[in-house]
Amino acid sequence: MSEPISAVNVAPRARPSRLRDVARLAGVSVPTASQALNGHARISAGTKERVAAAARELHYTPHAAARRLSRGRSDCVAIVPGMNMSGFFSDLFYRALLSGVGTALETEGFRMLITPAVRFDEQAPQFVQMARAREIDGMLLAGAVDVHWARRVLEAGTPVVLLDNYYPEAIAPAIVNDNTGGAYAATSHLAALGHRRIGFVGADVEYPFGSDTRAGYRRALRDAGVSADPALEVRCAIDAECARAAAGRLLDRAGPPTAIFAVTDMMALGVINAARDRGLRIPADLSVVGMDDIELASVTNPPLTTVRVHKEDMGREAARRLLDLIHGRDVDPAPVVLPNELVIRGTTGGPHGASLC
Amino acid sequence: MSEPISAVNVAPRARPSRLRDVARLAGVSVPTASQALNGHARISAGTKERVAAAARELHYTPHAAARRLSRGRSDCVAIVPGMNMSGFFSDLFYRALLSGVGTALETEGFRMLITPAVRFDEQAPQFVQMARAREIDGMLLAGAVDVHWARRVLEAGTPVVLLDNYYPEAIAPAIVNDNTGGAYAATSHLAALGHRRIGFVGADVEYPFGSDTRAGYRRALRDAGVSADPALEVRCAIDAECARAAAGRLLDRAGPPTAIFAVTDMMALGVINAARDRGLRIPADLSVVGMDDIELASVTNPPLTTVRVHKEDMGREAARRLLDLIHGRDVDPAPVVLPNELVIRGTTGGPHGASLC
DNA sequence: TTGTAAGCGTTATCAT
DNA sequence: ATGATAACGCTTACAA
Repeated sequence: MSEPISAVNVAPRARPSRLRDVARLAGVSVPTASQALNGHARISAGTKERVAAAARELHYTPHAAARRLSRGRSDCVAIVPGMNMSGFFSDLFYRALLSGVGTALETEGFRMLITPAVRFDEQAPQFVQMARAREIDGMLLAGAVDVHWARRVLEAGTPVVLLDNYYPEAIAPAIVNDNTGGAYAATSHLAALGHRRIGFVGADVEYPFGSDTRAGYRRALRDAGVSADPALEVRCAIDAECARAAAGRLLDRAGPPTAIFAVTDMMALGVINAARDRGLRIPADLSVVGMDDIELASVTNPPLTTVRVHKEDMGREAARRLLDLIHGRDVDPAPVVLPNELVIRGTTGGPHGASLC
Repeated sequence: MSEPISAVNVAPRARPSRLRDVARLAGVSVPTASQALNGHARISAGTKERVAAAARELHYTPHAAARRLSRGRSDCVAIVPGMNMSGFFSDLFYRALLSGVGTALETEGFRMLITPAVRFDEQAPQFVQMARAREIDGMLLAGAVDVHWARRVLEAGTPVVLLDNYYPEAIAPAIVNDNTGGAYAATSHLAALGHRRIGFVGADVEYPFGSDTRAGYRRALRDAGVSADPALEVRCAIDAECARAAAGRLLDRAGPPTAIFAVTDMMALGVINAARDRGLRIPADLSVVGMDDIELASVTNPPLTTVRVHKEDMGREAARRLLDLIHGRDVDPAPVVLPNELVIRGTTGGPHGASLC
């Protein structure tokens, strides 16, 4: 240890072995070694075994860039979380989507890259650059991603599938939950319980989710013969705290709602907190319905009545369609709308403080 | 819209433009275009401008794999979270490290990849494969990563720097907090307040962090003339819930401690919960000191007395040394030990229920 | 069944 | 200041 300064760099920086090293050791040509390792049929079993042994001995791993350049693909897919979610990893809804995506990709040997939709300066966002740089073979745009940038990705020749969103222009296949239907079911459930002043805590976002949920809510009111009162509708960011504030405004009105439908479970939790802030009991004084059925929903107290969204299915279906596109198979660009179902738990009851709980 | 089925794939899948397209449009040769875009000195200003304009017009982005192959580097660094942390992103300590790493890399135009240390089957873990595949130019191994695998990475010719860990073999530069000193300061503080039965909630891990913190704790006791009682030492996973249980065992003893040093803030929070479970007041009935000074520490009630670890600095220093290695500059392989300081807040007081609070 | 030749898109080295 | 040539490591098409 007399020369600690250079000890780290003195060791001749060993290079990883290349295919030619493997080929030489196995006594075959480079292309033969390549075919052997990639399991091509026309290589004899004996050769395959010799090459495999050589590769093992040398700890051979193909040079990723070389392979990508040569094959023209990366076996890698990017998933781009849109602007509507702040903490992608902490969001239970997106985490569930992700798990569906991951399992589907895994079975086909694809890797997954998470790329935020952030944008520096005047540049195109990173995910567009990645498409142009051919770093990935396909993209999953999840949530609120501007159609303009989706176009740029497509122009770069990279297949795109939308997840939890769709564009009216139908420029790419899309997988969405039946948000209109879910909102309809949730609201109808409240109306069926006898509620007449049903509040709506919606999402203040630009993409279809915002309008679809409101459409479902309104249609349910109309079908139930309840006159819609615009004053009972509020909208805010998709976030528990914002929903708490928004619901507070609703509850502080002269004629407050006896029930509220919030378009996500996290927002429903915010609504419940707003009610608790005011000493209201759930569901005796206020019924609440959410949407998503995240893991949290069933363990709250009381457990949340909500709309079960098949998140893993959404992720899986989206990934499958993307793989189809990547492999050159045709895919219907019309949005695929996945059904959902109402799950009645403990936060809903009749308007007069009676049932459940 | 009479043929929705094939609409997506019918559009000729445009290819992103290559350098030769740019060169042709600018009326120069391919190598010239390359040099112009990469800012080589010997290209005339006029040519540079023409090439830049052409590139802009064609939305040119270099093919990532081609560039990597040609340049022999990826401008990309992997950070590998060791086995000691479950949720990497939710861990406030590692998040802070990460931010330091990120800013240091960013200024040098490097990208950062997070690769879990998981291992499938009999294979080498993914991060070793990535080194062999030359997907990255260097690696930051954070926390408990087995030295065996670090060796494999080095053998692949990939520079390594250890973060929040070091190997006795000193095979790679390392950046660590002065865990021994921090534990010493924390324990000494408690002794100075008059405590004589000082508990230790340590980390049940294989790497030096576990033994270093205990060494500091013991030395502080000895220097303060307090006889060490092995029964006051417990160890468990680095986790609030585990610490809560472990501390519970300490508090349920016949002669319970009047103060406890926990080796991380999250564990200290667990200790506080254990005390609260038993109706003890902090710090009147039990003093608690943590270590790390995560954001959470200052906002608890009462605010946590802890050892401030310079997490961003650690990340930054580690990244810098890795960049040095990557650029062929020598780096001292001896561990760099960053100092820390005790931050006295509200969870510590004298042993008789008096001071503070 | 295997070896030879060519090419993927970029950058570096050498002429000019 | 710029253009031709070779190289990076691998895969695919073609020849043997």
